Amino acid sequence: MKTREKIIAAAIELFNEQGTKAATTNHIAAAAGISPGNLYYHFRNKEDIIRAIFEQMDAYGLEQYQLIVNEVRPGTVESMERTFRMIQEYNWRYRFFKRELTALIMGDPLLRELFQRTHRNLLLLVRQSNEFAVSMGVLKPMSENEMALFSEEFWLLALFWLNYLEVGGEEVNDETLQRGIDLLRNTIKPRLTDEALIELAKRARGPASPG
Amino acid sequence: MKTREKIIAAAIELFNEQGTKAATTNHIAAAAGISPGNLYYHFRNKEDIIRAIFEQMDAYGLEQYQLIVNEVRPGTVESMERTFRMIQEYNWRYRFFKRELTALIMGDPLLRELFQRTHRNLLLLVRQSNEFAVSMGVLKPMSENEMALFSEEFWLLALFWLNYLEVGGEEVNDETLQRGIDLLRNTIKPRLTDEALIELAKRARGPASPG
DNA sequence: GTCTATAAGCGGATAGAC
DNA sequence: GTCTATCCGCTTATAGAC
Repeated sequence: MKTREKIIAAAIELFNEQGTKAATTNHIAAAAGISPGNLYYHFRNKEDIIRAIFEQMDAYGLEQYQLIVNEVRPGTVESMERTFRMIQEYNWRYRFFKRELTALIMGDPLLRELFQRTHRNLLLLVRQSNEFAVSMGVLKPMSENEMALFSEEFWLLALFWLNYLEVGGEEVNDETLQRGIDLLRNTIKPRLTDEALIELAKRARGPASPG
Repeated sequence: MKTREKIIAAAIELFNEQGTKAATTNHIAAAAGISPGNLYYHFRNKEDIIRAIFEQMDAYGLEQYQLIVNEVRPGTVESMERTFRMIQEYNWRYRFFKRELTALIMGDPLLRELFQRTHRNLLLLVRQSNEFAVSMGVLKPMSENEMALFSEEFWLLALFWLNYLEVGGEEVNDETLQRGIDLLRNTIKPRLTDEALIELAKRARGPASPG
């Protein structure tokens, strides 16, 4: 592992545990097993580290999304649930970032630009995915406006479910994650077509046979 | 205005503008028009100030909620929308708090206790309000589980709509606030009884006549 | 690339006069 | 209650040797 990567890995861990304020560059250097001076050879300052982490996040998220697209048929309920679950895992992995998001992007215009670009793209992706689900006969047709609101709701729930658990003092585990999915399902349900509902019921009884 | 109140007012403003990290006790004292030493006469430290702000928030929120209960009939769609709008106004007034919530309660166990108690109570309030709406024939009856999920969803949307706007780089104004309400409505709609839908349509045409 | 040493500055917090 | 003065400790960041 290269020094630069060691720094990033140590920083992610410390930021997640203590927040970006408490985790000083000295702490990060110590955790990475290098000297403070060396850290400054690789990064100009803390913000620079955070930006590097964001770039890693971004790439990781895209990669994970591709995995889903390759594995399950897009536009299905299963694909929506897998996406939701993936986003939670992603948010957990970089949980300091979402926790401190507003503060971070308030203090670093460059980071803000990067983040919001990704944010917009992902909302668009969610929406296209939903539109595809309509065309597949999984979701009932809806107006332009309804589609926009529904997509935004899905995206908001996915973004903040982890935060919601955290601020409520609930542990993040399989059970609470599943509740997020149940909540999502509860929202989607009235919008599913009859065929999709039947398919869903089948899947609930036992893992579906392929095809 | 008493010095203690001046400090709190200045702190809220600076925290909202710059975050709790950038706003040092020295800055707060300067903004309040007093000396740093004097600030420490009234508060033991920064955390102490934040806790005092939280207590003010709590009282303010309860007061605002009472106003709604007194003005509009509980268990109606209008009451839900008013509540949502109130929460947004509240979240905006103390926006630093929600922005940095997880970080703040991670660093101050006492504050965590205070916050989570309120958090739980409010979720309960939302749920009771929804149950009342069912008993009033506004919401369709639903299972225990569905009621829990639906209430949690309402509460999550109310909690995070402002954050959602902020991280997306959207201004907080009447239009974006209204979108939050539209989103909420979109979620509630399939759960409304036929009578409630008729009532809603009436209200949309013109402000309803009383009774 | 990596280290040690250290400068420079800031924020938190207290003492003591008024 | 309020001020001024000040101290301590820590963090960031750099310089210069290896």
